Amino acid sequence: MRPDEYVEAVLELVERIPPGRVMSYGAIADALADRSGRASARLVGSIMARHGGGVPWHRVVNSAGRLPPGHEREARARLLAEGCPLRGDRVDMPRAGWSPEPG
DNA sequence: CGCCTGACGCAGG
DNA sequence: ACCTGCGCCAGGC
Repeated sequence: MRPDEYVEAVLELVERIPPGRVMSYGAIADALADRSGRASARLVGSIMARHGGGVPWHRVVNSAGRLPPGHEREARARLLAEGCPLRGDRVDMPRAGWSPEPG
């Protein structure tokens, strides 16, 4: 899988995250590990930073439920509007965490 | 090549 | 709950 294909795979997966649910960078890397052979939360993070503009980027947070740096306000507002469970300024990961149906 | 950087993650203190 | 140190992979210089 080429680098740009990996980017597409990440964006496609992010688009599949249901409203009100979230995935962490690590979870995304992990979910794609099977198909891509590589798994790196950092890589997913940089991909979201550079190409996340066209997808529901607010549904991607870090494993602690922290919102994307520089976009906390926007992300929080959108998540709130979707009914995403929040604990203060972070997402309640146990309740909001989502994973694609394996298959 | 080596070195620094980055929307990360985990173990320790 | 917050800060630190280290591992991680890829990109820019």
